[in-house]
Amino acid sequence: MENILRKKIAEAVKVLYNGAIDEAQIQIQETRKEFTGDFTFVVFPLMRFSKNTPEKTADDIGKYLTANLSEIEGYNVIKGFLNISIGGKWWTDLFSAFYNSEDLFADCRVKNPEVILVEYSSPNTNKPLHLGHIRNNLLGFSIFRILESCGHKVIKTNIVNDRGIHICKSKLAWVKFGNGETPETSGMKGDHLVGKYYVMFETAYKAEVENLLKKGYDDETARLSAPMMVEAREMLVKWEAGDEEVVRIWKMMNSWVYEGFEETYRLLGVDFDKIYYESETWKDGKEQVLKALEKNILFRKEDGSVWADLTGEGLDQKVLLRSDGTAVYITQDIGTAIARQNDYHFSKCLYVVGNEQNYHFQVLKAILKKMGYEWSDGLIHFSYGMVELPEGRMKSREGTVVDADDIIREMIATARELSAELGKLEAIPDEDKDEIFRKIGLGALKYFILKVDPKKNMTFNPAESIDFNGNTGPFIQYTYARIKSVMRKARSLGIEGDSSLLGSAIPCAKEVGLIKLLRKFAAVVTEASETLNPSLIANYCYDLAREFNQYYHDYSILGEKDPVTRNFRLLLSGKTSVVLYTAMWLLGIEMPERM
RNA sequence: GGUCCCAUAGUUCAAUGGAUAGAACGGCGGUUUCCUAAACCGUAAAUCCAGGUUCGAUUCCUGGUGGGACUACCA
Repeated sequence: MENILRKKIAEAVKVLYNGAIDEAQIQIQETRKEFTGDFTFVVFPLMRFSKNTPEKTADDIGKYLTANLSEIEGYNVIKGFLNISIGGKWWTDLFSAFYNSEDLFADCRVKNPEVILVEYSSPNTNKPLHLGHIRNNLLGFSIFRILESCGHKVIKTNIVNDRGIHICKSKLAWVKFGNGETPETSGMKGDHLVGKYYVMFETAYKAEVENLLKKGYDDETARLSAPMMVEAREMLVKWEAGDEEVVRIWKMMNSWVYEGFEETYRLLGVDFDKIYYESETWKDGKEQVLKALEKNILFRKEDGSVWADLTGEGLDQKVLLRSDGTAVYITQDIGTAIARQNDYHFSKCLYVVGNEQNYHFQVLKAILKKMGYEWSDGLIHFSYGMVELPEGRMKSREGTVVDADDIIREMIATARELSAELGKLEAIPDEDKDEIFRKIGLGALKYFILKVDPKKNMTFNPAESIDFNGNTGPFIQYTYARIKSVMRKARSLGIEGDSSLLGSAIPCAKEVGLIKLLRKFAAVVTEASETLNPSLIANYCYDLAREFNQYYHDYSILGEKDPVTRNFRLLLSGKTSVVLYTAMWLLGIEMPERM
């Protein structure tokens, strides 16, 4: 319809003012709720043709359109805005077509599908996942579903940061203080147990540094020469040399962590097609660095460390190999990127990584480019904002983190408590209830995170926790469950929907409102895929659910006497539930059939 | 010091350069013989400051103020 209007308006400009205007530049938008009309044309840009007031211009165009387009029922003009009303028949026909189309994503499909890798999660194997990781995982998984639904071939990958100095820290603390403790003997989840030793390292190390500072060492020397850090570095060198004992401990403790992560991923409902391990890619990276060094793309300093000079790119110099020959983080990222290109020949690789690493990815791209890899242009840093607490950033070392497993458990427990208060599910078997509470608890958590623009930092206040009322996941789930309940009741009454009757229904204003929202689905998904922004879909779900709840409140579906109208309401509600379900599916949020 | 990001009701979030800045939570006040009240309705409450571009600026540009991130032989 927008396109028809554009065409006709361009025609009107030609006929009325003898002017030529590019159809693409004609602004058609949905009429805002406060005004009557369905579509609004902003006439200001036309004034150079009409040489008249905005009001007169809008009126002229309105008259022309009404005379030349049968679908138009009327129009009104407010200032420079021409509000056009479309007849109800057009809307039911539109809904009828929408209802009968099987594939909701038909209009989202891209012409040229690409091979896209999405890297997300990227955990360190020295501590459990926290709320920040949850945001990462949810964004990554949702981006995957959105891009795939638009027709791309998407591969979910994960890079596990399982080596490096920080990994040695928890291992070292375990060797020193652990007395052979295991997940079995301690009863702790593996990732939490290892995390405990990481904290122990940091505590001991901090004490050593303070001690040295008191003795008059300067800050840098103190940090580098504290015994714990010296030992950790020695351990890393041993690890890189393949020292049997170090590797044994490393493997054992990492396996504990993986078991823990596996459980958290399962709870979150995310998974991966291919997992890369830093311990397997760092060597490639190191070789690549040495090769580039031979070609004088990189340079060696007197102490033996290897560097990239990026001052020509507006960046600094960046170390790639330490003076003791060990690899730093970016070395492995170079190796991983090359391995991925060889494995999948991707056109794009999305790195779902926090905005604190903006600089890192600039450097990574620049180095790969310097090394001659043209595909580095396809590396995209999907940079998202931090999850902050009211008092500021979460810091593992200071224990101010919201643990992923804890928050998930709490959300599910809250769902259970709220449900008990409402007392609607008493007749349902316990197993089914557990499943419902899991969906609701996680729905609340996931929606809370995904409704926020990924670029922005967001705040989580543990004291206030996450709502289950208002603009929330459970609100949308509830809307869905209500529709499903109506459907069940209709079936039990022997009422069947009949799409062939749709054509003769006359929609009320609320129904037109719903149809308008439903038809927007494809456009919203397309925009979300192009801007890599799941929050657009979350906000769409909310708008649609709210519109439906108002409708549901004001109109009876099954109580309607007129069979054509009742049928129309039933099918409209049914399609709304399908769209809600699908849109939430794109976010990785499950919908309960009842709640 | 340098680079980048952010600034909207008490709080958490919205708003392709368009109309009277939209929600939710919290506050206050209502709605249940009727398909699920995790709902619906009403009410008070906000664009950090100063310029500029524009018919029109929360949005774009410049400067300032305030907050954050990065700038490690950490990851």
